Formats: sequence, structure tokens, C-alpha cells
Amino acid sequence: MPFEDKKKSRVTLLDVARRANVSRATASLVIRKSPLVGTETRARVEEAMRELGYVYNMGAARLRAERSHTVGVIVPNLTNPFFAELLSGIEAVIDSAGMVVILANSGDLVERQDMVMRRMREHGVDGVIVCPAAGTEPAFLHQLAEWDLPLVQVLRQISEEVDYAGADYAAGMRQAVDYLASLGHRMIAFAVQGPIHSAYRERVEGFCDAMQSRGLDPSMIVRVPNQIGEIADAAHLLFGQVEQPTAVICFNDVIALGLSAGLYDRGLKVGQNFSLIGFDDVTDAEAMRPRLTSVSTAPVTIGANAARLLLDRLADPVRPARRVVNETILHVRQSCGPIAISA
Amino acid sequence: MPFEDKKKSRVTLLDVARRANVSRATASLVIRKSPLVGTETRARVEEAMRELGYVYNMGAARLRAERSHTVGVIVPNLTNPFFAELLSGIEAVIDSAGMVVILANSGDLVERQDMVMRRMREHGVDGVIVCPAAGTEPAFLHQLAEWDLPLVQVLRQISEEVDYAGADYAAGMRQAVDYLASLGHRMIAFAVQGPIHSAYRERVEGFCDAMQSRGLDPSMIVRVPNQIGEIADAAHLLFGQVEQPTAVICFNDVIALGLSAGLYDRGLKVGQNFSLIGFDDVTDAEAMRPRLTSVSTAPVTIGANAARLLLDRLADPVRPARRVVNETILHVRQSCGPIAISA
DNA sequence: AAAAGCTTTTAGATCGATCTAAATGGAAAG
DNA sequence: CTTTCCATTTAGATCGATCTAAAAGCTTTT
Repeated sequence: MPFEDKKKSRVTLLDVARRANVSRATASLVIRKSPLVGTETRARVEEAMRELGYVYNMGAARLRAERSHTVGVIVPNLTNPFFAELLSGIEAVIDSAGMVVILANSGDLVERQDMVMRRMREHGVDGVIVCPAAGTEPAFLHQLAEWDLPLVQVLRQISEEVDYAGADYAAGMRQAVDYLASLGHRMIAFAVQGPIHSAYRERVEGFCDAMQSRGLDPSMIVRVPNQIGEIADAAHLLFGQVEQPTAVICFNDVIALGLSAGLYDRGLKVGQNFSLIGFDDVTDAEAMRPRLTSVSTAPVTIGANAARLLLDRLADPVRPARRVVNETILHVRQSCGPIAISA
Repeated sequence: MPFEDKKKSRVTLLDVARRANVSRATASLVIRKSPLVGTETRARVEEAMRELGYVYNMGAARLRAERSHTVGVIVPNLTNPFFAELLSGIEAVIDSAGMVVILANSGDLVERQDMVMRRMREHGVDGVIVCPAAGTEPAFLHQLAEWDLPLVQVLRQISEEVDYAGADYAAGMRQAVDYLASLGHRMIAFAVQGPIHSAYRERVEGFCDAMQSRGLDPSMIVRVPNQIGEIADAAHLLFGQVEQPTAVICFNDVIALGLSAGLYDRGLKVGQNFSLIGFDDVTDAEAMRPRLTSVSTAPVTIGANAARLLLDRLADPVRPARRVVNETILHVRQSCGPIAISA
């Protein structure tokens, strides 16, 4: 049994350098793939690294070089599959750039967001991708700029002067309204949910604009509960008004799933005597019956866009702010039918 | 305009110390809440920190103190809502311990898992929570132990000598089988999917044991496609055999959702002339129609358990390995009915 | 043979915290 | 009045990399 085992716990660059008969500085150049070192020397150092099982120490490197190869990501809610997909897109791009993601959940609370942001700074992240909690002030983002912390907003936009990646929600709403109108619907409701933020407003305004430009009444906006199990029971809200809708557009697919169940409970046949459109087009849409027609916002793509935006910003901190707004696509399936049958 | 702005980019502990008329060492003690410093001194230092807008530099601290307050989390697939919930449970506990999560996606590929693990080591994580990719060798985990990297397995277990947090899948299967049997079902199928790992085997074995102990035939195991859209079309696989099942247990809720659609397409009424049980009980289960009876595995809780296991391990690196296995709960809703009606 | 111009290598300072071991000051004990 | 003891405070080394500026080897010119 070798007694020299626990002696030196960590193999350092100095150990590698000694083994390869070069200086610490040269070994450092090899790691960083500098073109300055000779081919033969490089090979010798790499060999030594292998033999000793050397592991690069980011922490030490960061201290000197002021780059941590670390990106903070702050989302309001991890449980929501939509954010999980977003995160997946971010992670893939950040990973392929050789960096890692430090994750945090703001719970859509500005105070927690402040805390989390502080922690990110303490950990020395190179930049942050954040889906701002509802109620975030523009001052918050500008504060970060003040601190020289590169930042990208995703899904929700608070400030025009900061990079942003999202989807064209208003256009998505127009696609949904246009499609329903083309089927003859005139009484179209909009079922909304959750905290109020830019993405929320864009969808509501998109809905109103699209309705009004066709001479339709955009006032049938109903709020449904946040708990998925309670949405079905809220279907009656659609029919409390004087005018009865023949179709409903949902703020997201989860609402669509819930309302679909609620309409079923009331004996209505979705796709036949009532039409339903979802928003986001998460994977479940394909598995619903009838298959859900939904406006796809491609969260994975948005995440990837946000990550690329941040990488570009890191490369050039003074470039002007950019906005990458993804086109939405109306995915027509079976949950809508012509008004003729509906009536 | 003040010209002294860009001079000193970062406020260091030394700046704070000077401002408070103490030494760097004392200021350091204040940050770490050491009881050694006098009350008056502590107040003065804290005041100075506030005035200067001091931000703690983890990177520097870690270099000296050998603790990064960072935990690596490796999951095979972020897109899956189940893992998103798991992650959410982990994040909550890690966060409340004042640490942060570094996230990585192995894509269920052992080579990527190796890469990702290396990166975690480079970043100096204090420990790792990993849901091992299918096909991970026990040697892999022991290697990590060799490196003194504290580790917790979650959801899937590769080695008995390493902490593990999961659910009692076999018991969950027994609950499902017992329930269906109590309704009179004797021909029960099991629809499975995905890569083969310990959680997969535990469910299959649990199913077989439960069936056999009741004298039932456990051979009706069918594999369905991974793509959610294709599952519905695979419903016919259930009826290709000589013996026709009257009920099916699904490996997870996604399959249940898909098969439910497929059964609907074939004109079968789930809960009336065919029974269906899901597994995991993700939030969608409540919104399906008929409401899905499902075995709950509480991923958020499992995640929290894993995180606590890791924290305990960090506190005491030599304690014996523990296993925290969560009880499953059969959540009865409406997707199952007695055999009498089924037949 | 010396000077100039490359390419490659290196010593030593440095990043911002923590740790060790010792110093300081004041109160209590002798 | 000295000595001991306790509570605070501190100087200086240290963690493991990177950076700067200069040195060491080369070849090529003059």
C-alpha cells in the first residue's frame, strides 16, 4: 500500500511543469492553447498532464483572468414545462461554448430576484440571462449595467436598452384570430392567467388589435385560476356573459388542456361545436384528443437565441442592444371547426 | 462628471478594511460571522461594506478555503417535465443552504456524462447530484469517490455504496396491480418506453412480482415509441396478442396521455370499457379527461431529498452511504373501472 | 564577429480572499 | 507592580492559476 497517497491532494500546474521540465508559465500557455509554444514542448506538457491526471482549476484562473466561464440563468418557475424547455435551449448553447450554467429560481418575486442576482455576482458569473419577475423595474436592469454585468432579457422585456430574446406574441395572436375568423367565428373569447408582465400585455394587446382590425369585439377576456386542476371548473366563466363565444383562444396550452376538459364536462364537443386554440405548442398538444391546434412559440429556440445573444455581448460589451424576436407558427390540428357546425 | 469612476473596478476586502480602520483579516472575520470580533468593530465594518457597495468574491474565497458553495446537477433530459420538477426540488434546498446549482444535461449519453463531469471538477463543485445516464458503469461512480468528489445518485441507482434518493417503484407497481385486481382485472398489460436503467428494471420487476403473486400472467409488456405523437398510434400493440388486456399500466404519465388518445381513436371508453393507470402523477394528470388515475412519485420531493443527502454528505464525508426511498401514492381518479363493465 | 530580428521560454508579481501564529490591550490575579 | 489570562486584532504567507516584461536561443543581416 503506497503511503504517499494522501500527501498532495491536488495536482497543480506547477507539478505538471516540473514533470515536463518547463516553467509554470509555459505550462499555462499550453493549457490555453497559445500558439507561442513549440510543438515538441506542447506535446511533452500534454503528456505530463495526462500522466498526473491534472484537472484545470477554474477558480484560480478566474481570480487572475477575470473570467469565470459561467453564466447565470434566472427563471420565475422551474416546474412549468415551458421554462424547462427554455432552459434546455440555453444550456445546450452555453455548454457548446465551453461554459456552464448556474441556475436560480426567482419564483416570480422581485425580492428573491434581487437576492439571487446578488448571489450570481458573488459567484462572479460572466453574464446573466433572466426572465424578469413580474413587476421588475427598468431601474433593476440598469443597475446591473452599472455594475458591468452583461445581461440578456428573455421572454419578457423590461428595458429597450438591453438585449432581448422572445417571440412575436402579438403576431401569434393575430394568426389565431385570423384563423378562427376564417372559419367564420365572430364571438371569440381569450382565456388568460398568471402574473402580468410584458409577454402578458403583448398577447392581450395582440388579441385586441387583431379583433378590432376585423371589426370584432375584443372584450371577452376571462381570467382562469392558476391551479391546473381548477381550470376545468372555470369553463363556465366563458358562458356567463350576454354574448356567448363560439371559440376561445388560450394564453397557454395548460389552460387549453384544462378548458378542453371543462368543455367536455359540459357536453360540448371541441372541434365540432366549440373551437379551442392553445398557445406555446408544448409537446402535450399532439397527444390531446382532439389534437390541439396551437400557436407554437418554440421555447427551446428562444432559449438558444438568448444564449447566443449573451455570448455575442460577452465578445463585445459595447455593441448596441439587439432584439431577437422569433416568428410564431400556427400549428393547425383538430380542435377548431367552422362556425356553421358550431351553431 | 466624476473622472475617478473607472479607476478601481472592484471593491475588495482591503478597501473595506481601510475604510473601517481595521485589518484585512478582521474584515474577513466579519464576513464569515466569526464570534471573535467585537460588536462595535463588526458594526463599523458592516457599515463600510454598505457604503462601498462591497460584493463578496467567492472565487477568491474558494481558492483559499477549498469550498465553492457550488453543487453540480446532471440530468439526462431537461425537456422532460419530470426532470424539471426534480430540478426544482433540488434547487430549492440547495438555494436555502446558501449554495448554487451548476446545471448540466447528459442527454442520457455516458460520453457526454464524462465530459460534463470533468467540467464540474474543473469548476470545483463541492459535490454532485446525478441521475446517471443509462449504461453508466459502477466504476464511474467509484472513480468519483476516488477523486473525493461527494456524490448522490438520484432516481436511478448504479452503486449500493453511494447515497441514493428515489422512489419505491416496485411498491408503486404493486399498488397499481392490486388496485386493478381489486376491480376484477386479470389481463393487465404494461406499456414501457425509453432507455433501460435501474428505475426501468425496478418497475418491470415490480410489475412481474405483483402479477405473479396474484397468479396473473405478467408477460403482456409492450414497448411504445418515445415520440409522444406516435404513442397513440401504438395503441394497437395492446391488442395484437392472443389474450386481450382489459387494463394497462403505463410506465409514465406521458404514455398514459398518448395511449388514452389512441384508445379514444379506437372507440374505447377509458374508465368504462378499458382501464388505464399512469405513473409519476405529473400535473397534467388532473386535467385529462377522464381524469387519470396515477401512481405519484413526487419528483419535487425526491429532488429535495437528494439535495439534503448531499448536504449531509458534505458535512460528514465518511458517514456510511444512505438510501432515501420515497413511498409512492396511488392517486385514484376516473380512468379505471370494474371488469364487469369492461367486458 | 557583432547586431538585429525572430521565436520560444521564464521569473516574479498579481488576483482577493483565508489561515496560521503571533501580537496587542485591558482586566484579573498574585 | 508584575504576571497571567482572556478577548481581539493583525501581519504575512498562501491557494493555483495568469500576466507582464524581460531573457534565452535561434537564425539572418551587416
